[in-house]
Amino acid sequence: MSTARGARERARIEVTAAIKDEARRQLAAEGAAKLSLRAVARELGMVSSALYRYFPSRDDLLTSLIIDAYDSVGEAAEAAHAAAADAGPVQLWTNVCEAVREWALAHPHEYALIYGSPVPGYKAPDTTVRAASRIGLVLIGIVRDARLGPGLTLPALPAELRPEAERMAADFASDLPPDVAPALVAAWAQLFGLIGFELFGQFNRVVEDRATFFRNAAGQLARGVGLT
Amino acid sequence: MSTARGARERARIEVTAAIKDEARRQLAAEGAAKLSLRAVARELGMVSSALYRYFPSRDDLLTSLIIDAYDSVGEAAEAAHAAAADAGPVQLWTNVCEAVREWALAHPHEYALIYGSPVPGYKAPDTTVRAASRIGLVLIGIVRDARLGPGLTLPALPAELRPEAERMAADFASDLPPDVAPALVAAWAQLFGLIGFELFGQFNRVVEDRATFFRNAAGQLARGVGLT
DNA sequence: GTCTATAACGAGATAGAC
DNA sequence: GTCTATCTCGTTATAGAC
Repeated sequence: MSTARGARERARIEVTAAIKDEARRQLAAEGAAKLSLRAVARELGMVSSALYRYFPSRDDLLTSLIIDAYDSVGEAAEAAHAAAADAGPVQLWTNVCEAVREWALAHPHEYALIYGSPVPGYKAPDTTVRAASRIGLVLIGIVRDARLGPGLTLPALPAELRPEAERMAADFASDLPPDVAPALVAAWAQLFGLIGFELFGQFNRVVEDRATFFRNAAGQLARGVGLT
Repeated sequence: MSTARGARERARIEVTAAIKDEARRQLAAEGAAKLSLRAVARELGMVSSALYRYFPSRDDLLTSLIIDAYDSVGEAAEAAHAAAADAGPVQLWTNVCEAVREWALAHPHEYALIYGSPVPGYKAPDTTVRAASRIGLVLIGIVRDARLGPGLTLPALPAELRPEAERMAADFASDLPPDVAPALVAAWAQLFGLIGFELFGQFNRVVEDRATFFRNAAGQLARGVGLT
């Protein structure tokens, strides 16, 4: 019985993976808005009602794809961080940014799913939050570790921003001085401005040598949060 | 005869506007991927084939909406620039950024149309380029004008970026020193990272006082391109 | 010339009976 | 789980009103 259950478990995992693979294929072809459980089922030679044994709704399938995408790019960022742990803070930051960019170039449709326009009618549940915050945590970690070293130099925080900065630090960067929190959040958002513009075509006729351009922009972002 | 022609012209303009208004309504409700000529026609009490007198295809209607959106946000940026022509460069830059953000908050679906995920199967024609570049031209203008005043201070341009910087300056910022071109393009992209993250929900649980946060981040961008 | 309406095509989605 | 009848879609051809 336990072997039978093991086999069943394995089959379930395999079918779940096949469903997600096919759904990702459709994501690439038609976009998230047109993702349809029926079409996925048809392509897999299943009947649509059978899919509901694996995902209770289209939105749950979408949520699963979103979490997978966040985890995938988050892992890429963490791996880049781990691989260069002995580099200087600016180099470390730049490497992580480049890893995110490379993941995005390799997975444009999954990037669009998580960082592009919201899917009409879909509301992301709280279960996506943890995976979504992995990249931010890597960036926070770089600044935290750097602070133990040469120390940070930042422009003075305007008074109007101090309450928000302190709330940010208390909420998700308690081991960082409040002064750096807004700059860090801004750099995090700006990083995805650079990547999104390249991926979505805004850099056509504007940026040619995109790898070089991006590396330098990422280095500027690092300096903007006080890294040296 | 000329009055008859005038009346026809007027009617044509009115119907064209009604089609675009209804299309924008559908954009908000269902997303660009599901924009349907038939649904637009139905809602207007027309027959779908009649729409082809106004737009030769669904993609042409989309293109028209895209150009309108770029022009709308571009005008907002130009108006903000004109309204504060006597302010300092950083203030000017910040005002323009805030105008773009406010346009985006007021027109989230049109923002998603032009700066969000590409519409599957749609390829933007060259006719969108001019409208799309209006904001960039405003930002270039601010830096150009500031240079006549107090002068720019920028970190040295790395050697690897010099060829790209010179190509950029030659292509679309011929009245600017090449050193500033990459920083300006990066700031332009980063601006939309800030706006997109706020609009698409990435700032949920992260940034609370978004207006203050944005104003300060925009000011940092201004300093990043050498404005003082 | 300018417009709208009818009808149809081929492709795809969908709901429900079985 | 299967099948069918009925929807949707973009697009085109055609005919007729103004």
